[in-house]
Amino acid sequence: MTTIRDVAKKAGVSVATVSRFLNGSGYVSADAAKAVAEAVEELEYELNPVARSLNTKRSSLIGLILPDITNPFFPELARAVEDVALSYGYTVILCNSDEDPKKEKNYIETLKKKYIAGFIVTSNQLDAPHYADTKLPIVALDRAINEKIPVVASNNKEGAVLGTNALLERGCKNILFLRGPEALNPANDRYDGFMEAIGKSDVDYRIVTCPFHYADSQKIVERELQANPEIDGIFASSDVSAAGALKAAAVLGRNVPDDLQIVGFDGIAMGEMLSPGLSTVAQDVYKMGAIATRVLIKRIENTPLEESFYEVPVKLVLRGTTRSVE
Amino acid sequence: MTTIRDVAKKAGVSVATVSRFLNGSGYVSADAAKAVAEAVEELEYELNPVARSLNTKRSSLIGLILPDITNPFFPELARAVEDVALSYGYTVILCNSDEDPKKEKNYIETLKKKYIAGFIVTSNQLDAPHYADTKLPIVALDRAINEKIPVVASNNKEGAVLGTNALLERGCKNILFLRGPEALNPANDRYDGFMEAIGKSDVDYRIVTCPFHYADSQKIVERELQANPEIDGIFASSDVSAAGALKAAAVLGRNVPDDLQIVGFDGIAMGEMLSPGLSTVAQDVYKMGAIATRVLIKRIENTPLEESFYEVPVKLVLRGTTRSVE
DNA sequence: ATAGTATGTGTAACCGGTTACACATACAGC
DNA sequence: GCTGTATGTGTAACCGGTTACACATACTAT
Repeated sequence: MTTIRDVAKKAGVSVATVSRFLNGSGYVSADAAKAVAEAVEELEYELNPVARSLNTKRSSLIGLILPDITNPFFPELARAVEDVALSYGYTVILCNSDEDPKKEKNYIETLKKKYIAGFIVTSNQLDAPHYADTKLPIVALDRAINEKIPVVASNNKEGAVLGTNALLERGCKNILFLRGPEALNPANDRYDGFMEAIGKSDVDYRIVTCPFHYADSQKIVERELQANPEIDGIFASSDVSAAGALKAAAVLGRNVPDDLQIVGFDGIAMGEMLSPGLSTVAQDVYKMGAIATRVLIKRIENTPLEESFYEVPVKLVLRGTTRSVE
Repeated sequence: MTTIRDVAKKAGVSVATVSRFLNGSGYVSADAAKAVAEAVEELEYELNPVARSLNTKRSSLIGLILPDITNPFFPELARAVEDVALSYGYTVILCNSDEDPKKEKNYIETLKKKYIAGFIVTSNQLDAPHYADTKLPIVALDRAINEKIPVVASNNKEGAVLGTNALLERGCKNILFLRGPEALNPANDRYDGFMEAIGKSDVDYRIVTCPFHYADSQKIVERELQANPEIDGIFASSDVSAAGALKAAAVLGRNVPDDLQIVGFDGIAMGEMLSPGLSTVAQDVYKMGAIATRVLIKRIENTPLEESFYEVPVKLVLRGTTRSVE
């Protein structure tokens, strides 16, 4: 393996000059730069990142902490993070936390020892001390931590208004809102949006809390639809719940979208594959991941940040679970 | 930060003894071991993995190279790899290759510089020189490389026999087989299985090549169903294609499973959420990932391997796109 | 002429581990 | 007693970079 000393010898300069040239730091004369560049070229020298890390206590690793990559929301996010990270020369370490503070803490400790450059985090434990105390750059996704940590999130409230209005405009008179877990910020924002939009109308509605889980959602919606047959619209706080609702409707023989219209939230790929295709408030998950990564890299590289809150717009995607508006 | 020298001083021994104790290498007397253990405890010493890597040219990083984490097959795989890696003290680096040999090569080069311990790879480029030449431990998933590289794969052929027989037993008389891309080993194994099973029957069949892509599959199946209305069973080489087929059936008003039965292949989570639920030949993706990771770690740690080919059984999962057998 | 600043370079210590090698001791077998 | 082997330990070089600091020169301002 070629080392910086080999390059220095070949170029007839000292290792310090080579290092300065390589890092663009300090003074290097044009002559020296040329000699070093040639030596690097000829010897096909490549810098050893491990040796560099040992000194600088920095690396080009980024930790991506998320609850579970298996959750359909996250693969696209991970993809975006990885794409952007790669383009800036960073490498992504995947960490499934299961929302377990112990696992999160453990990852942070382990990766700190590897001199990780920063973290992108999706978690509800974000106020936990292991984040607050970390000196490392962190960017939060979807859920706010504290003022010092930048956040990238969808415009959940506006999205919920959009979704609710879509049902109202299409003639729904009795809407069931599947509210997400109250521990989740985005779920609460969606709830706020629903309340705002429904408050401006005069239609009846019901609210039921419902985990982001397919089978549970199906069960809950079956129960609700049987107990309240007058329901003619469902707005779900997640596509997975909406898929459960759609299944419940199918099981009960309710005709979607003629008797019952459904709108989900998230915009996961699966929505397209359902029959009928799921109308939904789509988040631009890729964009969220991409922005979060760019923001993180700016923090890592000490580029000043313009903002500390990045809101990504959502988009109403209408498919088969809603009628066309008259 | 506490270093090995601090520990040595506190324990009244040399750094060499501490290092030997920490690594369980060489001779360390009971007295010395006790003193070092106590010093480590008191100082809360933690070994610096970067410094270690620089010497040993090894790390506890594992590279997971896959085409695209967004493809529904891979998140569960990644999850399994991560879980097992974590339990053995390894960290997973996520690499989306898009099946692009350049990207793959680039990842391998980059990660080699970081002294990565080994790779788990899903790729069709596996015979490419950047794999063959790599001295590092590699385990291939789903697709064979060369004899030196262990492979973990589903029993695709048997799975296809299982899936085909499921349709035959349920009275299908005219089966459409959606064959996967011919460049893919697993797709070809599934084709072989289909041919074997169908050959033992006397029913009619058609074969059409079909990418693992939802919308394309839908289009192809719509065309086929219109041209060949006698088709009463579809066996798809992937669940995504099966989902497209199901959509096509819905669009054409074909009743599933009464007029038309569908069986997919893969067992991705989405299958459950479709209406009717998708019958499929499910791969145990988690298990594949877990085995691959254990095999890789054995190779990394030079534990001898019993085998070089690990076949994971598949399972027929019957849901709503097939009838109950009379 | 003189001080002060910008430019340019090299030496050597340092990051925090691992390990080759030298050396010491204990005990076995002959 | 002597040789050989197993056990135990420390010194110092090494992994491959970064960087503080000392030193040298050129140029500007006074």
